[in-house]
Amino acid sequence: MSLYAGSAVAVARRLLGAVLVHTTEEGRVAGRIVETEAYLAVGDGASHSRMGPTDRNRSMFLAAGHAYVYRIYGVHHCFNVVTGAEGRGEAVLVRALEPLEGLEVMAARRGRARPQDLCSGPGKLVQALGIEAGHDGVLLDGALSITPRERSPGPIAAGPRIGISRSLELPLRFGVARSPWCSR
DNA sequence: GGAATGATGTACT
DNA sequence: GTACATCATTCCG
Repeated sequence: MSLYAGSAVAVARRLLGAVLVHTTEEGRVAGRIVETEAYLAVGDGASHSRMGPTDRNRSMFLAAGHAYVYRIYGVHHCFNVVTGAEGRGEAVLVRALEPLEGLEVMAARRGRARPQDLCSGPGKLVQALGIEAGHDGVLLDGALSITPRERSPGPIAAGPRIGISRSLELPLRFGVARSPWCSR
């Protein structure tokens, strides 16, 4: 079973415990994924793909395993992993990481030293890992990649997604239960 | 064409 | 807990 195969929900759960790695001139930084959200192709009023492909969301319709990076609130960026069949329009938002490698580089990028402030939110982890708008649409098999988990992350908690105003009733947010590294 | 909003984070009260 | 940065996209007229 590929890391990205199956529904966005399946991938959102499977990515918990996997390790997101980014290697740059500044060094290698890595973190364990502890919180994700699924965004569906149909029946999901909060998904960027709900209007079909546009200039902004086109990479969400690429094949599974590509990155979808977009700017939010005109300020921050968020990082997603495309899932499902090419052209479908499903993705998983990575919301929080447990910092594992390159903590000093992360802290320098973030301007904050406390480990729990490094990657505890979608905008934060993007900044800590050095992910930029240019990563939108890249395949996650190069400098930016994800290593599948080797063992179970433990109990998984599910609940409503954060920061949206539509489809709040869908329990599409997943996290490692009681992890101190989640966004909330 | 114009107004409202948004998958957020930070600073300030 | 509330205010605000900041801008592309979305929604309405």
